[in-house]
Amino acid sequence: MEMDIGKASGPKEPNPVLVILVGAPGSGKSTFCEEVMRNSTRPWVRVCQDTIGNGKAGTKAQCLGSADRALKDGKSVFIDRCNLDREQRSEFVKLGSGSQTDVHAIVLDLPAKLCISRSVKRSGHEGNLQGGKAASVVNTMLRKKELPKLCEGFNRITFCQSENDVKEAVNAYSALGPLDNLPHGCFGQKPDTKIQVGIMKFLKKAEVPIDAASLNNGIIESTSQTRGKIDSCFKDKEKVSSIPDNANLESKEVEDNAVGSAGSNAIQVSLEDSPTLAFPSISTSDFQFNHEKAADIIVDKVAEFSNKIGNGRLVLVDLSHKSKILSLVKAKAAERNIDTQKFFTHVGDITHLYSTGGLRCNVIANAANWRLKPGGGGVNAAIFNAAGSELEYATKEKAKSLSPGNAVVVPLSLSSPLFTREGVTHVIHVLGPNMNPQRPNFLNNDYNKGCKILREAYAALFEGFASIVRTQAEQPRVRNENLGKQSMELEDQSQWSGNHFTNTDQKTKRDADHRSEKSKKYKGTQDDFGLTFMDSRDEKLDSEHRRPDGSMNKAWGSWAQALHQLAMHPEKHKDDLLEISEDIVVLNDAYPKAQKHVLVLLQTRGLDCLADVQNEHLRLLKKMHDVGLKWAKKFLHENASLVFRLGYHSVPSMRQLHLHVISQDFESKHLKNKKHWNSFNTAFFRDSVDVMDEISNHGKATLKDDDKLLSMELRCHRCRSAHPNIPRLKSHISSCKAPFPAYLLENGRLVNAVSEPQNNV
DNA sequence: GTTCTAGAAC
DNA sequence: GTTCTAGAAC
Repeated sequence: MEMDIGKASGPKEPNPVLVILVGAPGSGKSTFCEEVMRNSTRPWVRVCQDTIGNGKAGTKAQCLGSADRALKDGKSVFIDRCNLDREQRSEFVKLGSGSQTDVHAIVLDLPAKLCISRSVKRSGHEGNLQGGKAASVVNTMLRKKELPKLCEGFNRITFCQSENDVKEAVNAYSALGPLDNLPHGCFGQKPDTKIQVGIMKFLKKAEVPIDAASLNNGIIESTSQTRGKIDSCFKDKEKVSSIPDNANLESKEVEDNAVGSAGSNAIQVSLEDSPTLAFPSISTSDFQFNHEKAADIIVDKVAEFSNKIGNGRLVLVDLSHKSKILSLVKAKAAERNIDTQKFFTHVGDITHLYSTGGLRCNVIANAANWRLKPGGGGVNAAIFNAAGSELEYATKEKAKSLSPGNAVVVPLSLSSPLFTREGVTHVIHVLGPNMNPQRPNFLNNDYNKGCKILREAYAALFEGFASIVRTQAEQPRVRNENLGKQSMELEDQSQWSGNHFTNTDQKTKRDADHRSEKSKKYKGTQDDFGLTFMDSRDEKLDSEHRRPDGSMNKAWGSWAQALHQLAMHPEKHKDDLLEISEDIVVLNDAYPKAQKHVLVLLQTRGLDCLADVQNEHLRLLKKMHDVGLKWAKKFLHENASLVFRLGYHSVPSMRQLHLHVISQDFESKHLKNKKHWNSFNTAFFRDSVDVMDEISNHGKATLKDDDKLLSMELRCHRCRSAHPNIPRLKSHISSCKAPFPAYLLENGRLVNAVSEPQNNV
C-alpha cells in the first residue's frame, strides 16, 4: 500500500522543529506543550528550565545541552521557559541554525490579568510562583518583554493573543506529522492601539483614543481575518487600502510613542523595517548549477556584502521546505557565524512574501533570462506575472538584455500589484551561469567559468541592493536640504523607510501619472545604480527630443503649452498680443508680477527654454533682447520712474523660449509666493545680456536651475534685507529706496530712464 | 503657470 | 483666531 511506503520512508528524513515558547508565567506554555505532545505523531522533547535539574530548577546551559541532544536525535523540541527577551532566546535560536531544523516561536501573549490569576491559582506547578508575588513577577516580566521577530532567526512566529488563538496553534502543531512543515512567516498578530494611532495619524484623523493597550511590535499579522480589517479600515478613509505596509507607514510614530513604555520594542520595530532583499538561488534550478558550489558562493557573497548594505537584510527564498539549496546555505551560514539578523532563509513564494508570510521585502531579485522577457517558468514567470505588465515596460526602459553575471535594477511602478500588495519597490533582474545544455550560454560544465560568473551575478545583485539602500538612506537628508529634483524621482520609485511612505502615498496617483515624464526629465543625470547594463534604451529615443549635450528635454504639462500654442498660431490670438514680427511676438504676461511685465516670445519651433539655445541662435537672442529693450523704453517713456530688467528663467514653467521684461517695482497682486519672488530675484533669473555673452563665448547658457534658489529666504532686491514672508517683503519693497546692488548696475542689466535719456524721443 | 486649501506659524 | 505657506490638483 502507498501509505505503508510513505511511512517506511518517513523516518529516514526526520524533520525536527525547534519551538521556542514565549510567554509570561501563567501564559500556558507548559499546557501548550503537553497538549501538543499528547496528540502529536512526531517525537517531541520538552525542555523546561524549571524541572531540568532532576525535577528542580536548572540552568540555561542545561537546557541548551538537552535541546541540542534532542535535535541531533531527530526529535522536535519545545523550549518551555519564558524567553521574553531577545537575548534569552538568541542562544536557543542558534541551536537550529546549523541544520535543516526550522526554528519557530509561539508567543503566548495573553492578557496579564489572566496570567496572574493562573499563576496565583496553581499550587503544584514547577515554576512555583504563588500568592501575591505572582502579580509583581508577571507585571515586571511583561514590562520587559520583547516580542520575537523573524530577523532573530525564526522561520515562523505564531502570535496567540486569546485562548482561541492558543487552541488553533495547539491544533496546528498537534497535526504536524514527522514529515510535515508549517509555512514560514509571522502569523496571528493583530494590530494594536499604537499601530492604529499611526494609521490614524497617517490618515490625518486626529481623534484617536490613545490608550495604553499592550504593546506589540511592528508586524501586522497576515491572516486573512485581520488583513481584511486593516484593509477595510483604509478603504473607509482613503484610497490607500491596497498598501499593506501600514505599520511601516508610521514606524517613526510607533517608535516615538513607544519611548518610555517600552523602548526596546521601538528598536525592534525599526529592525523589522530594514530594507530587505529577497532573492532566489541563482542558477541552481533550471540552469542546473551544482548546489554545493552555489551554496558556498552565496554564503561567501553574503558575508562579503553584509557590511556594505547598511541596515539592509538579505533573505534567500525558496518555495519548498525540502529545498536542498536552502538547507545547504543555512548550514554554511551558521558555520560561518553570519549574523542571522542580516541574512536568513525563508520558505515561501517570493511574490507573496508579505501577504502570506508577513515578511517585508522592499526588493526582490528575479532569476531572469537573458532577453529579460516574461514567461519561461519558475521565479521569472512568477515575478513578471505578479508585477503586472508594468514590470515588462519598466524593464525595457532599463535594458534590452542581460548577459550572465550581470544584474539590472528596475524600480516598480506604484500601481504594480507587487508594490501595492507586497510593498516591493524594486525588482533586480539577475542572470547567472547556465549548466543546462537546453538553455542559452551553456557552459558545458566549466565550473571555473561558472563559479566566476555566479560570483559576479551575486555581486551585481547585492551591489544593486546596496545602491538602493544607500539611496534610501540619503533620501531624508536630500529632502531636508531641499536639493529637490533628483530626490523626487527617487522618491516615487523607492518608498521604503518608514515615514517616507506617508508623503508618497498621498501623491501616488499623481506621481504615477507623471512618472514617464519624470523619468525622461531626469534621464541624463540619474544614477543607474552603477551596474552593468547591456543595452540602454537611450539609442531608441527620438533624437529630436535630445539636447546637444545628450540630456533629455523636459516634459511639459498641458498648462505649460499656452505660450507654445500662441507662438505657433499668433494670428489666432491677435487680441492678446502687443506686437507680431517675423520671429517674435510680444504680449503682456497674463499674471504680471510687476507694474509692467511683458514677454518677448520667440516663434521658432524647437526652442523651448534656455537649455535648448545654442550658438546658432545668438541672432534670435539679440533680436529678442532688442525687442524687449524697445518695449522697456516705451514704458519708460510713459513712466520714467520705472526700472526694467530683461532676462530668462533658468527653468521656465511655460514652453517656448520667452524673455521677461519686467519692471523692478514688483508691485502686483499676482506676486504671491516665494517662488514668484525668487524666480526674478535670484540667480535663477538669467539676465539677457549675460545669456548672450555666454552663448557667444561658450555656445551655451549657464543655467542656475537648483530648486534651492526658488525656496531661498526672501531678500529685498535693493538693500538685500531679509524678510519673513511675502506680505512683509512686499511691504518693504514698496518703500525701499536703496540703490540697486552694484552687480545689477553693471553691464546694462538694468534699464532705466537715466541710462537712455535722449534716445527715445 | 494658477487655484485651492490644510495645516503650520503666529 | 488669523495669516501665510506649501503641496495637490489642474
